[in-house]
Amino acid sequence: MRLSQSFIPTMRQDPGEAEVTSHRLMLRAGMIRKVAAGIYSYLPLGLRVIRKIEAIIREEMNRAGAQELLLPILSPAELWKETGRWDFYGKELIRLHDRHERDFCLGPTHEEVVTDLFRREVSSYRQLPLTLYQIQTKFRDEIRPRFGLMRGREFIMKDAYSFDQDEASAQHNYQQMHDAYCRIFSRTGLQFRPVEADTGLIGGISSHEFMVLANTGEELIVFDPDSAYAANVERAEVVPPPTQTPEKLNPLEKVSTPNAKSVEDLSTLLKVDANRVVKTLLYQTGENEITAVLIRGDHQANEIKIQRFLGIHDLTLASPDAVERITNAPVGFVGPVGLSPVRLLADHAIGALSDFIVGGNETDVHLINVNSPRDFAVDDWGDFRQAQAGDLSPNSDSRLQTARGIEVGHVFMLGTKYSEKMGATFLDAEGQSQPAIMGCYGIGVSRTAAAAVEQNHDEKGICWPMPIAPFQAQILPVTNSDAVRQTSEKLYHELGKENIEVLLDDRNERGGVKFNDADMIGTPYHIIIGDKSLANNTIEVKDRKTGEKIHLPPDQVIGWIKEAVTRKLKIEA
RNA sequence: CGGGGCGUAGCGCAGCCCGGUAGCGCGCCUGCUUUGGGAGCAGGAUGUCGGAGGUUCGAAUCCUCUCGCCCCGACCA
Repeated sequence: MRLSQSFIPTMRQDPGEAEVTSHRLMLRAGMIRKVAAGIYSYLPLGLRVIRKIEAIIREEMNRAGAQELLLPILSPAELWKETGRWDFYGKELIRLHDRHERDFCLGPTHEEVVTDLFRREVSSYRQLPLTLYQIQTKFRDEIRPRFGLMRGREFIMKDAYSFDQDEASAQHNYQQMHDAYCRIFSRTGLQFRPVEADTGLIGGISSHEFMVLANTGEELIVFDPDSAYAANVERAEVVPPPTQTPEKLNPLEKVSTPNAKSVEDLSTLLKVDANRVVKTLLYQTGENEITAVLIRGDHQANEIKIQRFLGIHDLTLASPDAVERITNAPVGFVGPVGLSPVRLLADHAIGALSDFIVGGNETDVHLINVNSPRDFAVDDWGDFRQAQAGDLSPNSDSRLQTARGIEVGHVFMLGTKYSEKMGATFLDAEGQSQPAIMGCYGIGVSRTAAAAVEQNHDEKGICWPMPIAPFQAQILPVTNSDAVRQTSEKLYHELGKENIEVLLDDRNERGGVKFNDADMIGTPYHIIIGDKSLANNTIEVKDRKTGEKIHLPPDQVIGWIKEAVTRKLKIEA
């Protein structure tokens, strides 16, 4: 393609609206433009990247035995009411109604629609297993859309759904999808890691997330450097420490701790490590129900674990008013001793502590040398905290490390959650009606493009991995003599004939402008043609990522590029 | 939804405190020169100052309301 005739509006300056790398660079490279918060147009260059990612996904999904279809974006409320998600999905579901006042929503995911299709069309175990997928625009009215394509309200997703007749077959299918995902992300040239994950709103039994490792990632994962174990922190189990019962306990004491409201204040004031302090968090767990959770001072509460333990979906910290009502003290002085009317949960880590420090349920007072069960009774013990770096791995004797990641894919083992609610059954070999065992599998296509930029860029712009680069090579005539123009045109046509995706910068711009735009756009190979090198009968080829430049005789350029592109497509595959 | 910030030319911004001609840089258009890392000179076009209401002789500027956007926290591909 000729740059002079292309719609690739690059920007010289950083746009004010973008802070995050991928967002900034995709805007500057002329790949996307914002229409509204979390809603973007894909310009020709951006769309080429999306299409390449989609092509890799299609190949691998087809290879794994999945069949592509296309479900409607608009779906009727009735289906969502059947599974209860019309209410449960909340404000994230974009709702609208037609001229007859019938309720519809814009699909945020398609379990309902695909399960409805299944129950109408599939009736025998002979038709199983069945895996269907689509690549389509999805809508989620995110609480806070941000970072350009990273978290949009409208985004492109590949979603797949599997239906199996028994557990073993479903597990096999799940594993097949898991493996297909590994191949897909490897082929896109990304560094990623599958991790154990929570099932969230989709629900189900087990799940893995595919994380592209990047410092700007929104997710925190823990991993064991010496085994395959890796998990989202919100999911990662914490190995309970051995409980210790010291020989002698010190007597409980009240101490004055004016204004020491945080663990940090307290540990500074009393000159103790935060791990000797125990915080008592009060959560609103029902309309008139408060639950207290004890967490060690240097640990973070994991609200997802607490929710799962309590079997509730909604968990918020109790309001300051509620705290005062229960403890007669402001936030910051809550403690388990004498905290009668609420249910008390404690993280396992508390069991290994003795003579620790807690709030005194009295303004500016804490208690020291507190011990359980001597001084208070715990209703339930459990794993209620966030895993963190330095925790023991559940798989080996190693200590866990943390890394940031961008969630680009998620596979779920759903079980019969949807098939039972919607009556998606089949007749087994004995003629018995059985609910299909389902799995669902998503890939954020547009997010994957953004993640690729996060992982492949430098101060000058994007450095696309070959398999998803919008173009494979870019010709830069940097001076404007006839010889340069003719050589450029000739190369452009010949590379085209060899099926190399090549962009010719035939604009009447100075060399500097072309260099900068090419670096910004991130085409893997730049073919630089100027009078200087032509005089030596050479053409310069620059590797965008490494910055390496080689000088080739003009007649060797085509062969060299062809070989290099093929090799990079293969290596990164 | 809570907290912070911002809406002025296509983009990046100044002007606002202290009311009185709407400005700068880049880009865009024309011409000439230039052409290996964001060219020079000359000429030119471009704005309902986010919107509504109010105060005032007069509002980008002051007041009220509203809409939108970005960033930080609770959701997710």
